[in-house]
Amino acid sequence: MCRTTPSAGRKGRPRSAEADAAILSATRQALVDLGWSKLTMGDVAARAGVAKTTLYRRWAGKSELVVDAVAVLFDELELPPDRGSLAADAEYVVLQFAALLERPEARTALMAVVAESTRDEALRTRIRHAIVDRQKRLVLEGRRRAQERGELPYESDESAAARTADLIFDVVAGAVVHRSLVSAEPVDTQWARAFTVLLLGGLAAATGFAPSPR
Amino acid sequence: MCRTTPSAGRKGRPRSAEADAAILSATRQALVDLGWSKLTMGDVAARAGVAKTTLYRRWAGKSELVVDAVAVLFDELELPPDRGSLAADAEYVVLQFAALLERPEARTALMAVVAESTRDEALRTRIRHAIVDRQKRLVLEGRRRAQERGELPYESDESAAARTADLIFDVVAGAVVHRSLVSAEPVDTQWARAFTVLLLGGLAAATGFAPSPR
Amino acid sequence: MCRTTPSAGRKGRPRSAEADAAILSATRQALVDLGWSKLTMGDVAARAGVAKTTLYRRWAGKSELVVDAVAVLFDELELPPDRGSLAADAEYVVLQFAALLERPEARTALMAVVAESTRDEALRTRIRHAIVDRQKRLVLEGRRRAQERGELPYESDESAAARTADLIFDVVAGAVVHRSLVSAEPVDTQWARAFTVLLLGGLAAATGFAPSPR
Amino acid sequence: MCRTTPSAGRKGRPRSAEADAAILSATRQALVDLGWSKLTMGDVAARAGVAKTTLYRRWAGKSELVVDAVAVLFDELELPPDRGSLAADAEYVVLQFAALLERPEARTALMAVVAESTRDEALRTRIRHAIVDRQKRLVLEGRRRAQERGELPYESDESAAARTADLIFDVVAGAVVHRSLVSAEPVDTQWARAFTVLLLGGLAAATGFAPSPR
DNA sequence: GTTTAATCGAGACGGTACGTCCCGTCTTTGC
DNA sequence: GCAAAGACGGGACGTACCGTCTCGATTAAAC
Repeated sequence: MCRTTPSAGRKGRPRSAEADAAILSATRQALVDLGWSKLTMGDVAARAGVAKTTLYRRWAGKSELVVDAVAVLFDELELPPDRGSLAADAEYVVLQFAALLERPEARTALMAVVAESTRDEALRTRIRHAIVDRQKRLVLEGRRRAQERGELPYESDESAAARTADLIFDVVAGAVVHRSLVSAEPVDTQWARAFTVLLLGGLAAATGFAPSPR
Repeated sequence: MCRTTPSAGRKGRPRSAEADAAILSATRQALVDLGWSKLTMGDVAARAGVAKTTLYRRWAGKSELVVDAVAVLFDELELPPDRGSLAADAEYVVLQFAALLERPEARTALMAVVAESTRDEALRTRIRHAIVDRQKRLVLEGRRRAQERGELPYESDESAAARTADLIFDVVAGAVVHRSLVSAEPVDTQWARAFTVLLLGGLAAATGFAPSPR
Repeated sequence: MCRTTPSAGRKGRPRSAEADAAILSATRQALVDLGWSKLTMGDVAARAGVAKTTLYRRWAGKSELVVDAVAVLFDELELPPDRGSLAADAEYVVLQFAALLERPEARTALMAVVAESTRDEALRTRIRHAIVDRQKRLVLEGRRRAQERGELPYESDESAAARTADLIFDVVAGAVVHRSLVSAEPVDTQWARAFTVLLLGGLAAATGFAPSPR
Repeated sequence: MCRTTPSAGRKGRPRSAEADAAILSATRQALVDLGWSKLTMGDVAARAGVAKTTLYRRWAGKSELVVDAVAVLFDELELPPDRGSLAADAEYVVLQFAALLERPEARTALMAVVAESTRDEALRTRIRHAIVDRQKRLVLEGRRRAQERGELPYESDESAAARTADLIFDVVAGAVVHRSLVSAEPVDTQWARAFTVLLLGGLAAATGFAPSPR
């Protein structure tokens, strides 16, 4: 999480663990109060009751700090014990993800760090490890359940299966993010249901027609 | 486009149309060279050979300026004369949109202004009018063609049809943006084809299985 | 008064004489309201109901404009019909001059244009002609009256007489200005009387002692 | 000298004393090169090799900075060991003061800050403490010497003596400043002698006549 | 129980960009 | 051809943060 591992050097005063927690918490609160672009390192330090140097000793800059601060929010996403069908699981995940994107700290931070990462390879990697990759478990777990239920086949080609999982992930996450942040329309139950129908059944199902797919 | 309409009052020296064009062009070039976060109003003014006050007379800030500067890029997206099938049209649009997102000025600007807009209602409206809404024509035109070909039904419920179009738009745009910018993976022909199959046929088609949708 | 003589060119619309008066009046009011350093050309133009170009067509800049605007104030200084003695005349002039320096427009403008003139030969000349030289008449007239009364001798050496008049002028004006603006102490009747005693009788009179001047 | 006393709180990095000296020196040089009205805070900072914020941390603005920068020049004024008579002492001080006013940094700064102070009580106080009051010692010391020599009486009324000293100060300083800056004529030995004669002996001595002061 | 060294807070430092104000000029339309 | 209006290129303003650098004062492991 931190810039340099404090356990590397063994002598001297160890870094305060409380400070870390206070900083990340202060960062989230500052995101709520100010939004990404008005958030400043100095303000976070003041909120956390910490000197600016203490921040910079742990994080290289605002982007890295914010990625770590919001990453834990995404870890709260979970599949519920059992919803009975792939459609129900998908709908549940969509609504849960949408609820997360309603939180102002996630809302303002997510797009901002992604934008920042378009010109910063290290940041891109950090986002991927801290946020993106960890949510793919939802797709994998959903597929596993659907396969157990017999809703989806067990695929023999593992790399093809991985590609499909990535595709599903981009479609689901992308659609929800786009609806919520770009189109700025609510992701409510009605939309989630329509999206799930489209996802599972394609345009055929979404329009009540039987096209002849290629 | 501008902060205040100069045509409102007809007295005094009129605003320079050349300056407008120079500023927008300079903004795009600065986005390529510096990226969103390093782009400054002063730098854009200098590149455009224009005083900072001339910028601020027209745009309230960096976000508004950048939205207008990149909006024209999105207007270049077009459906080709004829591709024969809905699948082919969709694939074409996906690849064309992906190509746009490969352009550094669009790549760095799009997410940044969306992030900014999460706390700025006026900016949200501006983005919607200048960028988002204008691309929905691709979905509508694609549907019209598919309907003419008999691939999609003519829907009687207009509001339902509009909702479906919005859904398709969010899914397509969201998936491509997420793949390209968040997952940071290439949107190549292979991916575009897989996505199109999923979009038209649903998970059933994507996994080669026949699920029983709800 | 003006930058270029408007009578030089005979064709086209003649310059408005009302504008001149309005501008000078607006300048004085702006000096009262804002002081020298906050006074701007644009503000004066707006107060006068005149375009900025109209100002610049007549005056080269703020300094020149202000010199002309305050010059008329100094022309109001006059010796009264008769006060009976040189001492009384001197005291009267001192108090009258002090009253002028109490007016905020004169107070803030006088030192400012003098300061500006230290690096501007043309402005120095303008100040001398418009303000300084014209007040020397008070010294000359005072001397003439004193000579008629027999209080002062008729000097035969005219250049020496002129030098003495200049000296008196610098001493009187300088003392009052310094007391009022630099020391920032009031020039009241008591001070004016003490100053007059010193001026006429020297330190001997001022301290009630008989020194032995060189 | 500074805006806030850094010695108040003893925590944090102390202010650089070198920066203070560099800034004041740079200010004097900028006054010589540019004059008061063209001197800018940014230019002074650049000359001093210092950030603009470092200036503003110490001085509220240009006026305060310049007062401190030129104050030291006035401290160089001194009475010489012994000149034998009050007249000689006075003449010496007049010439020394005139020499100071020949220095372009003093010339351009003095009137400017006085002009500024007409609408700024705090600045007026600052000028009085940093410049004006400290030069009154010359008058007091000159009187003390003259009293020792028997040229002037020891006055019993202390407040009257103080008033007289203030009067002398305003007359001497005012006359020299007015001659040098307003009349823009040289303060040479001849003028200094004529002024001293007037000061010590009054108009009687200056015109070679015996008036009958009131 | 000292050393010893990395930590902590505070805040000054050299910088960069901000968005505003004013400068003095130029380019319109209208009298 | 002058006037009002207002846009123009330009420069300085004073502020806000940046990320770094001293400071003196802890603080805990190593000796």
